[in-house]
Amino acid sequence: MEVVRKHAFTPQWAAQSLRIRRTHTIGFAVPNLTNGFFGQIAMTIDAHFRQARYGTLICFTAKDYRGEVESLRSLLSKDVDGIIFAPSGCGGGHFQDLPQLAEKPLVLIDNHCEGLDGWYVLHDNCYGMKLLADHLLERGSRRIAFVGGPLQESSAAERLEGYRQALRAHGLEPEEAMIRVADWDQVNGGYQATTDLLSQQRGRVDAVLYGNSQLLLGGYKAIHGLGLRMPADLAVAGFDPPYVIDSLVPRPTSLGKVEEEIGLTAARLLQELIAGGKPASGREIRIRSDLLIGGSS
Amino acid sequence: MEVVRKHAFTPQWAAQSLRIRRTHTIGFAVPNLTNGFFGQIAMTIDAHFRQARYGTLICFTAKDYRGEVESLRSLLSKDVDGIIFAPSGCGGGHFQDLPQLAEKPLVLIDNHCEGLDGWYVLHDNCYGMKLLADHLLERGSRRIAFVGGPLQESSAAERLEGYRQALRAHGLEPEEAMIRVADWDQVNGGYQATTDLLSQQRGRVDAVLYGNSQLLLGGYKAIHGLGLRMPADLAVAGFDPPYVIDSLVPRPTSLGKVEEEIGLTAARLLQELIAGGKPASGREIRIRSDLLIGGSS
DNA sequence: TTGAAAGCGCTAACAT
DNA sequence: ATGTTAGCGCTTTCAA
Repeated sequence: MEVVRKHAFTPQWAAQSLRIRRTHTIGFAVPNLTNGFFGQIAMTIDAHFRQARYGTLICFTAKDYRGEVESLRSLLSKDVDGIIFAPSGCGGGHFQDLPQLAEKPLVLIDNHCEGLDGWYVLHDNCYGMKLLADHLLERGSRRIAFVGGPLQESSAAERLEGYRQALRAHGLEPEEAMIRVADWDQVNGGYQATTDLLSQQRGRVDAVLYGNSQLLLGGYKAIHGLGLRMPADLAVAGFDPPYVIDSLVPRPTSLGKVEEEIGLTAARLLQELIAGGKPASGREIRIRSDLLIGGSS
Repeated sequence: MEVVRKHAFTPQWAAQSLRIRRTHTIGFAVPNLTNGFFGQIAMTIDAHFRQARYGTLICFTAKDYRGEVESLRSLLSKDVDGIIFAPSGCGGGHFQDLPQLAEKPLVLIDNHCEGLDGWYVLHDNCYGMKLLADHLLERGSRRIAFVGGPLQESSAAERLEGYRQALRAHGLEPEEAMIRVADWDQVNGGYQATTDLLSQQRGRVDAVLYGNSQLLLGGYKAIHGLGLRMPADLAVAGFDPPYVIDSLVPRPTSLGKVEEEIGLTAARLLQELIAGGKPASGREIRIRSDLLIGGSS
């Protein structure tokens, strides 16, 4: 033991893995790290697993089903002990090509994935969007438009559903003409959708709800461009808080951050699965966040 | 071979690593992934190494020297074949505790690291800041203030140096009172520094140069809050482009993106080092980007 | 309590 | 061209 300490001996990891049949590595498959959302989650996951001397192998899915299968295959080929996967709702049923996946501890986050069973950690999208819509309704908005993400992503579909439920609960019938679907990974999607919406429905809109922070940022640009004032001419709220929330004028109303909670919950769940435990929670855990009212509404 | 294909056989990675003494894994040690900058770099690196069937082990350094040493130790203990490390300029000389590091292919990015020799891929900070300062000077600004990051980060120090050189080249002597150093990882640093600067130097400042995009975002908030108009009252430019550049009003003047180029250059360099080659480039590669003039100046 | 040995799955060197 | 075997560094079992 003295000699061990003296020479700073560390077990060789490949040999150890081979013997104990554990690589002490988890895989994190994620569509992108450009906007900080998954980055924060990655940091939380890594921080959690580091304590258990696990490494985090990161892998980008390129946001198409081919890329997702390829990423998972790549993680499996590296014999990770478990996987956290953020699917992008693009086509399901193609995961049967990965028979090893069925036996691997698997936690999915952010979106549902058709034909892939595992444990889920998801935002409570419907609840959150209802919170936002209720807030707009309570402040007096009646003609609320919605700009959301592509409906094949379950998170986008659930957010739209929350919007619809909130309107109906207030005796309003959601109108298709007030709903826009856009590419919610880029600011430009929100810009286009907002410009389009406000030109078609000129004067008929008194508030806009955005499905995520990218869309809201695009919306801000469009609204500023049209010379409209928030919240006087138009009340605005978005689902998740932009990381630049502090420098936007006016500060947008949104929900609170959930990255840490999603990351930590997923990491703990995966660790329990790897240890062979039976998690007490259901197969699906929903994370809720509360309303942060800003100057935009 | 038919049987191999039929059963979709994949060599077991731990056994293979043990035998060939290569893990086919590289490590990426990075201070954070919250703002997309390192996220983009990570994606580029992973995309490059994926072709060579290498996995990317990611590791967060927590931005203090203790955390950095700990992260590198953790990567070394996993026997990665090479490391890409983004140091944060916090204290040097503590890396002697890691004797294995000396023999490991190592590429450093973004900042210099005292007492750690490896190959560097860095932004040409001095050149870039000169480009920005020259632009402001040419448009007629004479009282240009500078809000930058902590000087222990070489990138921050070099940017400040570029600012000074540009002023001197135009016959102006940089004044200490016009220079602020702030925590450039958070928007609030730029907000505080700008507020402070503009209240102390009221009327004496006609332009502000920001050391990075976080600082610039904070500056925007402060400038909007004071009711100043860009560029009429104050011309503004920042070093790197905020990822929300498209939704800021006015669009900020900044340099172009370098994430892909830094990531790809570092990845190629590391791959060559791992292969045992002698890179043709020098020990230090500088990436330049050009000026993107926006409405803020 | 301490020591010896088998074997995890693979690759490379060697023998046929 | 094909088949056989030693051994990578570790853990675990079994023996002294």
